[in-house]
Amino acid sequence: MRFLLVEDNIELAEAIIARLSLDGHAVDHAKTLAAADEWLAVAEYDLMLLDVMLPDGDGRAFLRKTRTTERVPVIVLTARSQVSDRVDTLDLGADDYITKPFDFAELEARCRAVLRRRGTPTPALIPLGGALFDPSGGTLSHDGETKPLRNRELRLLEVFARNKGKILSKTQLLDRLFSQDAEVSENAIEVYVARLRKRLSAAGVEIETVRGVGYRMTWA
Amino acid sequence: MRFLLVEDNIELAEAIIARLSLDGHAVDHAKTLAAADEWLAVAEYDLMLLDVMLPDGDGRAFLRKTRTTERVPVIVLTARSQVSDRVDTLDLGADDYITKPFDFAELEARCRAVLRRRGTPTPALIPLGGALFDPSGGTLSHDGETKPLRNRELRLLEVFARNKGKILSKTQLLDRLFSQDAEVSENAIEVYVARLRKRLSAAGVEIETVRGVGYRMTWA
DNA sequence: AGCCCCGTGTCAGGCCCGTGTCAGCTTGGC
DNA sequence: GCCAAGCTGACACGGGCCTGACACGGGGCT
Repeated sequence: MRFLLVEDNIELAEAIIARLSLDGHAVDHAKTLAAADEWLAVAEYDLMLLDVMLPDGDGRAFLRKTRTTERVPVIVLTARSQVSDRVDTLDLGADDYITKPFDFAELEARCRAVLRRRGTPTPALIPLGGALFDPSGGTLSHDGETKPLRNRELRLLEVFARNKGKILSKTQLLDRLFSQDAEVSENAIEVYVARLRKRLSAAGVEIETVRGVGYRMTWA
Repeated sequence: MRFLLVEDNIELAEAIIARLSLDGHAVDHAKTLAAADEWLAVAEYDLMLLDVMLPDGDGRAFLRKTRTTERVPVIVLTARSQVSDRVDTLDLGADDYITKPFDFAELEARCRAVLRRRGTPTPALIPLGGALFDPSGGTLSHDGETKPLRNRELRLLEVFARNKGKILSKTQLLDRLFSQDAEVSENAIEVYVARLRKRLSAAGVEIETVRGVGYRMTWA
């Protein structure tokens, strides 16, 4: 999944990025609201993490504004001192909030929760041909065997599972799996598609390539 | 998608065209505002890339003018020195702007973003006679069978589907499928129409040829 | 620390499929 | 019947895609 982190504290930001990257997410980082605007203009995000105290303005106003044009889920990061009860934050359009300092595990959990709620309603287990895909557990079960997926394979499969039968271009897939400033070639996508195919073939799930356009996942 | 690039720097223009063509877009190139006017009168574009510094005038005035008559999404290309923040540019009616020199990947991303925001939301499924055409999936289903289409066939069918019952000349079709300077004979269109016909015949969809004029798609 | 191992992204080489052209044929208009 | 316009099977080319091998780096274990 692709995240936008809006946070001016460099240290905290880097820690968050490191942690979320471990989960295979792509994170872009904006230090100001202006920068956040730029990012939002260019890419599509699955989730935004927004600090409310920023050098160039109040995050709340920004939140209200973007809510009119974008439909990105938002988790607000607030300091404990800033009074902000749940109702207050949610009224502005946030999906959840978390008070600093927070535990990274908690942040991850809230991210997962919001994604589950706001994304295309995804059941915990997705039937894929003869197999069962568990996105939160990162496993694929088939014939009683449960095999773990690797990080990138997991994210890639999530994207495909969410877009049954749709053609996804390599560029789109790159956008979903990698952050903007990660200079990764499209060949990486080809490689990961190949690796995923090996795992899916037994289950009757296929990732067709549409030459010059992209890939499409289908199953019986 | 069909783009109009308004840019007097030949080298830059050619580089942009080369890059966007790789994404399967058709790009027409105008070196002056006058030329741009002519292109706009003749063809319909999905997106315009407009340099603001041109030999025969200021792009901003041009932008304001065209905005009254056209509804093409516009991305403005500016030199870094020319001050222009987002608000400024958006006030003129642009959908986005990018400062030169820019990264091609960024240009592509912005194009995609603008198209996503402004583009006509393609209906998920288009009924075509006894068949169902899924543009985003690139398939045609009929009698429970779902058959994939190839790149060019897909684009051609999209054009026909968007222009139900209209007669499309071979020149128009060439324009939609190929960029201007791609030297492709009209015979190519004949060939692709033939290939499409084979796939559509079972569904009762027909592409009539109107001798000396063009083609028209009809169905029961 | 040192070691190993696993996950990751790149690269080069080769395959093969989509693509556009051509030539010869058919069709339609006058 | 003649010519132009359109149809179509066959073909060659080029580049998009695949894949095995590799180098790199970070984590975890001893």
